[in-house]
Amino acid sequence: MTEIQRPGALYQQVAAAIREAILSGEFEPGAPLPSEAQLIQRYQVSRPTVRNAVATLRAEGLIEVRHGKGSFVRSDGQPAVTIERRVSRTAKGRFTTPDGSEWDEAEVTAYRSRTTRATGQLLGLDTEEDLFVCDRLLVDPASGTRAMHRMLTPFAIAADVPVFGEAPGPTLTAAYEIMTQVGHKLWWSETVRARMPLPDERSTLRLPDATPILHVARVTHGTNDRPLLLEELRTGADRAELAYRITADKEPARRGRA
Amino acid sequence: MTEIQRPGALYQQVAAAIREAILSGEFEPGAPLPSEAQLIQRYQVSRPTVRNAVATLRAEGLIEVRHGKGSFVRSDGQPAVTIERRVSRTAKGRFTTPDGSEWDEAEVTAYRSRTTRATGQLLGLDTEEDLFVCDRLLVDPASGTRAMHRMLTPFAIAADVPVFGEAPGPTLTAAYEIMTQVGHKLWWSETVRARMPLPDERSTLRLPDATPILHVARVTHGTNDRPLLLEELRTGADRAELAYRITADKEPARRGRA
DNA sequence: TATCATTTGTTCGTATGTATC
DNA sequence: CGATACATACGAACAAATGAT
Repeated sequence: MTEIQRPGALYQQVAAAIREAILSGEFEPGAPLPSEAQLIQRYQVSRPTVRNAVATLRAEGLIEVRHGKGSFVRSDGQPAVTIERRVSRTAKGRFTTPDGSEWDEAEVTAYRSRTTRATGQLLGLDTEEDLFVCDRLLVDPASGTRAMHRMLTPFAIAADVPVFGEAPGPTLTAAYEIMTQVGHKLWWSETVRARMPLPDERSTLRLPDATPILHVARVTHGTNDRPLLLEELRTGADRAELAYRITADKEPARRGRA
Repeated sequence: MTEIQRPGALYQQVAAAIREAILSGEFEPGAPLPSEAQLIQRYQVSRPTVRNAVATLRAEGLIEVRHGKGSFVRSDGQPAVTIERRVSRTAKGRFTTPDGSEWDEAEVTAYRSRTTRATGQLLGLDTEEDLFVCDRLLVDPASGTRAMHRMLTPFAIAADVPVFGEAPGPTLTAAYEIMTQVGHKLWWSETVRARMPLPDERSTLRLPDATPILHVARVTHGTNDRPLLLEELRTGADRAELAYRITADKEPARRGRA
C-alpha cells in the first residue's frame, strides 16, 4: 500500500505513482502491471479512479492494455523501419528510393479526384482541379509494419505522358524515370507532420493506442520548379522513423512556402 | 434526437455519430459542440457514455474541451511554424539554419552528463561516456510555439576546441562555424520520430490534448564521417512542421544506420 | 463585488458483458 | 466450466471553471 498525497486529482496522483514506478524501472518493459483490483487495494481508491489513471498512462503511450489479460509496460524499442528519404540516381540513370527495407504492395487502387485546398497549394493549383490518384497499401515484410502511400498527378502533367492516364498509373520509380527521360531535372520538397490517426487509419495501419502517425508530403519538382506530382506517405510512428542526410551547400533561392 | 444502432459499444456509436457530423461539416472548426446535457438528450444515453464518447474524439485530436465552457471542434489549420531543415553556407562562410521563423531563447541551462544507449549509438560512442549538454527552450515570437533544443558534445570533441568546455558553450551557429574553421567538411544526418509527450514535455511545450511531439535528432559529421555533436529538437506537432528540400545526386556510399 | 446558472471534472457505487486462460 | 481481468453502462453527488446577472 503506497501513500498518495500530491497535487491535482486523485487519479492523477495514482497515474503519477505508477508512471514513476515504470520510469524508475520497478516495472520492466513488457512486464505486467498489477491488475485493477490490486491497484484498488494498493492505493485505496475506487475502480473508476484506477481506470482513469490507467487510461491516462495509456494515452501517454507508456502502457498497453489487453482485454482479459492485463496492462503491460510498453517497450520503447528502436523502430523496426528506417525510411531513408534520399532519392538517388544510379549509374544507369535510374532513380531508386532506398527505404532501408523494401515495401511490399498489398493493395493498389486508382481513381480520379480533385485537389483540395491543401493538395492544390502543394501542387501549385487551385482547388477542385482534376487529378489522378493512386493509393497503395505498403507492408514491410520483415517487421509487418504498414504504410499508406498516395500519389497524386495533375491532369496537366499526365497529358504530357500517356502512361499516367492509364490506371493504375506507373510505379513511383517508373514515374521518376519517365520524368527524367522527358527532360526534367528533378528535386523534391518534403514536409513532415505528425498527428493522431483517424479510426480508419488506425485499423488500416493496425496501430496500437496512443500511436501518432508520421505524415510525409513530398512534391516532385521538375524544370522551372514546376510541381509534377505529389506523394503522401502515412505510417505509424511507433515502429518507423525517417532518416535524412543533409549536406551544406550554397544558399538556395527562397522558393516560398515549402 | 438521432438514432444510434451500429457496430460496437454504445459510446463508440455516439463518438462515430459526432465524428461524422464534424467531418461532414455540420459542426464547423472552432464551433462549439452540444453540451454533455444536450448530448444525453440527443442520443438518450447516460452521462458516463457521453463522456466516454467525448474522450474518444478528444484522443483523436478532433475536438478540444475547455473546463466550464464546452467542447469545440479543432481547427485543422496550417502549422504556424515551418522548420526548414536545410543548412546553408553563406558567402562569408557562415552557417545558417533558416527556421522559417527565428526562435527566441527563453531559457538556457548547461551541464555535464553521459551518453545513454541511444545517444551513444548516434555519436558513435559507448554508453556512459562523458558529454557536455546544453538545453535551450526556444519560443517563436510570432506564434508562441515552443520547442526544446538540446546539444550534446562529447568530451573528446570539446577537447579540440576550448570554447565547448565553458558553460553554456557556443551557440549552434558558432559551433558550426568553429568546426569549419578547424577544417571539417560538415554534413548532417537526421532522424525524425513522433511520439506522445511525457507530462513534463506537455507542460513545458504547453501542448493541448492528443498532440504528438516531433522529435528530430541531428548528428553533425565532420571529416572522415566522424560524429562531432548531436542535437535534439522536440516540438509539438500541432503547430509545427518540418520541411526538407532534396536534390537527386550520385549514389552515396552507404554509411551504416543513419 | 458577490451570486448564480451552466458546463465540464472528479469520485464514489453497482451491475453486467466479454476476453483470456 | 470456472476464475480472473478488462470493458461497458447506469446512477448519483460534489468540485471547479466560466460567464452573466
